[in-house]
Amino acid sequence: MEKRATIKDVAKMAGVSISTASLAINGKDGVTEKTKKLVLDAVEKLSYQPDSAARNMRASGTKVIGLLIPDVRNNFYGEIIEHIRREVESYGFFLLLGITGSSNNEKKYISEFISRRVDGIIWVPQLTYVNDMEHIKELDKYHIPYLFLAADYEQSNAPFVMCNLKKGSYMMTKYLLERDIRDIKFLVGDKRVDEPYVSGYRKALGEAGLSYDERNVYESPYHFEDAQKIAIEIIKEKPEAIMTNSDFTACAVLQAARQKGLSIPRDLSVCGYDDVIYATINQIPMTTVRQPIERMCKLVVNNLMNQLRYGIVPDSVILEPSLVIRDTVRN
Amino acid sequence: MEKRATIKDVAKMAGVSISTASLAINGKDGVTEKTKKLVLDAVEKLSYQPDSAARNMRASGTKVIGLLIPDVRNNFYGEIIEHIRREVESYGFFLLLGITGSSNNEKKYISEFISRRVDGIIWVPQLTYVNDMEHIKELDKYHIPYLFLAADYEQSNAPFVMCNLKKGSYMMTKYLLERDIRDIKFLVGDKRVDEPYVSGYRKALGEAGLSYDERNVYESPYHFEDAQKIAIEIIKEKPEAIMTNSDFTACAVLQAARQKGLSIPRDLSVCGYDDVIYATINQIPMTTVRQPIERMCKLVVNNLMNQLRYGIVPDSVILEPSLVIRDTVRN
DNA sequence: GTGAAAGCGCTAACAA
DNA sequence: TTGTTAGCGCTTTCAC
Repeated sequence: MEKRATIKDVAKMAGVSISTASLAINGKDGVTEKTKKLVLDAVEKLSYQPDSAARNMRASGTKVIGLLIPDVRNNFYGEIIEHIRREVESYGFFLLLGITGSSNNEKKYISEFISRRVDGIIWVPQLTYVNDMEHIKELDKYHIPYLFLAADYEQSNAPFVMCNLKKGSYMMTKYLLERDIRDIKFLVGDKRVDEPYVSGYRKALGEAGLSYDERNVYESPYHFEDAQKIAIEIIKEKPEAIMTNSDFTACAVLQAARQKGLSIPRDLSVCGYDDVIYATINQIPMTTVRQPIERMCKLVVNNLMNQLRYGIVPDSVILEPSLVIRDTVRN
Repeated sequence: MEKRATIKDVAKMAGVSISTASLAINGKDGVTEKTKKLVLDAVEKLSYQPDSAARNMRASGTKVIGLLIPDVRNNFYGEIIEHIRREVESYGFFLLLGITGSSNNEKKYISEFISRRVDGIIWVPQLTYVNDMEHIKELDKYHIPYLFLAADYEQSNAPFVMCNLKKGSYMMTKYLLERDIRDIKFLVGDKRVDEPYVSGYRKALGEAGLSYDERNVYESPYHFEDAQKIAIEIIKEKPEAIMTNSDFTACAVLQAARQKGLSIPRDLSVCGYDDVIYATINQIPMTTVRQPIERMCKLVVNNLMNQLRYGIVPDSVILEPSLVIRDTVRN
């Protein structure tokens, strides 16, 4: 297994000095076409690929953006990754992924990112209640530009780009009320973390002159089967509608409803949130709230790039959600 | 924005030489407890994080594994990523992701991986028919250990870990036949690429004394709406069952069936493939073929690590699929 | 036990 | 236009 070729080897084969080889390889001028060709031929022959680590040691930045994301298996995050990747690459940057997982790996990946000298970080926080936020302070020390996406940790002052979560559930609740659906249960992940969703629901109820009852808000951990069990409990109460704050959870509700022999939307209305693939591919296409994921992603990357290039500290942005009417709500 | 601390700064603050600082930081012996503490305190105070690029320049390897994967938004790949990540990290390696996308980005990411000096590559090929396979030769030149996962390119001799795809559809077809379901259509992505699936189907039909008719095999590009349109066409033929080679496609079939007012599984049996989340969360839990994704992932990583550590060239492995019986096939 | 110095692969400032 | 040289941050001999 011979050693990989270095610029030295290329220079030697081309019969030029290392710096001339470097110039030719990087397409800078000040090199004759002839020598340039000589060098590039050698590159070809030796299958030379520059060592980006060595290159970055001298350069100003690494042209790498780190993305902290909770879980690749969740389609909401999958879409984010894809959009961020495209956008970041359009700026000539490379995307480094830190999948923080359900446990608190955020700290670990932040260190990893710093070690790898990323130029900036986009941070999609975990939607669980975390109190150990030491790593935010850590990160702040390094003066690496970073933004939150889709959610934020209030312990940090970093700018964020997210959707108006409260408004989404407000709109959905209102939509149900307009259809004379009044007995609405709400299934969220965690009442503290998901307070914005709940407050939108509460607001719409209040405006309709209905009283808010905390017992109508249910919590379920992020596992399909758990969500389903709770859905079955809720169904026993015979509500007219069950709202959720994720399409995934809504799928669990729909399956539970089928198990109990309910016809959707005749016997029960169900609403998702996010408008990801789960809402689209379910056997009954799902009425849900759309977060403008693509726009959100373009914005964070743009903002981050502006900060990197011109030092402009980005503003936080709150984008508007919209309702997507499909077939799981009674008309 | 002050500069990031280097080992030099740490050494200076601790009042020791750079090399001593290095030893202390890396926990090597030959340093007094006292000086060690001095150094680590300085590390703490300066928020020092070693530059992994600089470190890797001297070291033997980068401890990075590159994973080439077609699409993060597809849950099948999402699961692979998660399992590979865990496994790779358990060996103390870092996972670098190359999302090759629907277009042919594989080449680009291979160059990227080589530039970043990954120690090994796990390659999940795109399931489209590609004939430009120059980059395989490219990759071979660098003598970087690599394996295919979940599928392989026949143009390469690299070892692979995959599931017996033919057997999966053979088992599924047989299962249907045993239930006296004989008029079975098969919806795949691409007949050439998906030939293994088709051949399993063909084999089961043959063994049952039924003739294979190519017109019963349909193709659909990888888009939900396209798949749905084709499903509607197939449904017009009033088959007893529609098999697919992905749970995602099966979802499209199920939705089309609902649109056409068919009751599942009474009027039509539908089968998925892969047993990913789509099969589980659909309103009607789906009968499907399971690929042992987790085992596959553990195996590739193990094999790759054995090659890196002991130079053992891995064997190719073909794992057994299994049937998962749920509710979309008539009993 | 500790420090000085070489060198990993590359770029850039300067000299020729 | 090309070559020489310094140095990026780190690890690792090899002296002391």
